[in-house]
Amino acid sequence: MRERDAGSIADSTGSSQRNGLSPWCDVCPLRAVSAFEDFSPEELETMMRLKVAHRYAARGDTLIRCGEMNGHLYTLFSGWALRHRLLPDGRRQIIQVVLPGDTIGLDSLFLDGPLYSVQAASDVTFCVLDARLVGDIFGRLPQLGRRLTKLALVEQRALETRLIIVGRCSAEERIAFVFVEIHGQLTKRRLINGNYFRFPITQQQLADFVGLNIIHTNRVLRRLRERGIMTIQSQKVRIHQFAALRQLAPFGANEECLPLL
Amino acid sequence: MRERDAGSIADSTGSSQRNGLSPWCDVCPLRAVSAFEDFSPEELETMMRLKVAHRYAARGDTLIRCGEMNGHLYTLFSGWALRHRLLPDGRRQIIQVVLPGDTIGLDSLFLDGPLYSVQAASDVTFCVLDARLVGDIFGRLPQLGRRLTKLALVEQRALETRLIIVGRCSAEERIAFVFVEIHGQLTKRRLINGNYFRFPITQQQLADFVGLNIIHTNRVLRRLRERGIMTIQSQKVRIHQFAALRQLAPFGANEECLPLL
DNA sequence: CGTCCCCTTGAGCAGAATCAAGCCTAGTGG
DNA sequence: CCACTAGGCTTGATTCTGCTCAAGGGGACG
Repeated sequence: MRERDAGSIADSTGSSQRNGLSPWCDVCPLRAVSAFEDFSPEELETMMRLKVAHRYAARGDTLIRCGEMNGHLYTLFSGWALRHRLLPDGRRQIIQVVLPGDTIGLDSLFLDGPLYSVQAASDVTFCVLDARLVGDIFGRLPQLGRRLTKLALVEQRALETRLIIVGRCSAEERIAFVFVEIHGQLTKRRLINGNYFRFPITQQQLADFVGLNIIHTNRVLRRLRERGIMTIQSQKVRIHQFAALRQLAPFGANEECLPLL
Repeated sequence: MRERDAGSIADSTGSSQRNGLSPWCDVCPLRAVSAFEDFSPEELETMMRLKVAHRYAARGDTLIRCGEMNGHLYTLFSGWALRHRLLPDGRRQIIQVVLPGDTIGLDSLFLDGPLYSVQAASDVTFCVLDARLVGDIFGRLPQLGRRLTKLALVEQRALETRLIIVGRCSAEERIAFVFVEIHGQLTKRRLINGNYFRFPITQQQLADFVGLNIIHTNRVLRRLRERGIMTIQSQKVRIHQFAALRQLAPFGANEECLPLL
């Protein structure tokens, strides 16, 4: 359980040159973001035209508030955010951990005010697109419309995965899955490279994500630490034994569970 | 807790004239189904052209098998189906209870083989559309493409609701919610009218839907029965005190939980 | 009549929640 | 420079919701 706090850490928040109040001016580096990487020039240009602003928000700020129709579409550029829903009595379920490159608010294109809120888990920067204009896309650039739909379907599939995790897995399995999955996502997006990365999520938030309470979450993390599998320290995760962690998770990132029957 | 087994029961399976092997021949009564009710003639005609078949399946049959790409889109016409995912060790989570009018397999339009299977919970009839042809829709009939996307987003929202229910609610709240929600859906689709309807779901399936085990599910149902709130008997549900049931559920159908911060 | 499937119930256990403190660290202000 | 505070982490003790194991009942169907 030795800790090296030195050494370079991959900044999983997505901006390697984030120094101060953001150098973003008028050009949003959309193309650096996974969702847009294989866009045709025409598509990219269209998206650019829909862009309203590139904004900054501090940790804790609310980007989207439940019930408030704002007609915007967001693409997270750097930092992490949390999409969550509340019960009338205050219980909270985090629906999605939003990573750089994720698009949120697609539903505001077609549905009325969202049932969720989105909150910055760390300082974030993000693009704002005008949802009303996005609506035209379906008529003018069908290929782009297809992309948006696909985006929704991919997110839906991930949501279903979270549902089976929460509905059918033990506390340890849930926690293990989260780290395998997030590690997989960050790696796929080239935001990290290795088993050490920034993780700006509190234990309370982690608990609200996997449907446990914070104390039990803490104990599970302790057990993982004691077994030398992974460690969290001051918002940084180090996975010491990736194989073991993957073993604990009911299934690995992206492979999902296929055949069987 | 008095039971009247007599009296007419709304057949929530969706076909009031289902007598034997189906009178469906070449015309699929799509327009009778909620998802299609406000289609323009042009849209409806386009959908009709995509139709491959109108099929029948018996209770227990598998309509879609996990991992098998079949290139079809289904709209359930009568009966209920269950969309579920399995863990490698056999644990099951039912993702969606598919009711008449629901469309499934949208993801096969854009993604590779599904991660879920779909199984008939009762005898069912359904339409089969050719997914490959549906792809063209985005180019040729943008309005229809938008509809499909909206369909996906509505389902995603419902999925998020199930996630918070499973992740944050007690056994009783989960069960109560399911019946309030299904009652709401059936009513909205004009499949029932009142508090008595067919419910072709076993307790094991109900358990797999709400993330409980069957024994505990049974006990919760018993308690609801003992309190005179609702009764299940030979696949028929009677809600004796709708208000009380709604009270138990963390939120009612369709109203969801809005404000609160 | 036997079998299969589903429902029901009891007893005992355990995983996770709750209650109640204490600790550590970063940030603030005197 | 240090006291104070707030937010987040950690731990122990205790409770309880929900799970497991075990068994029996009842209806439909061949």
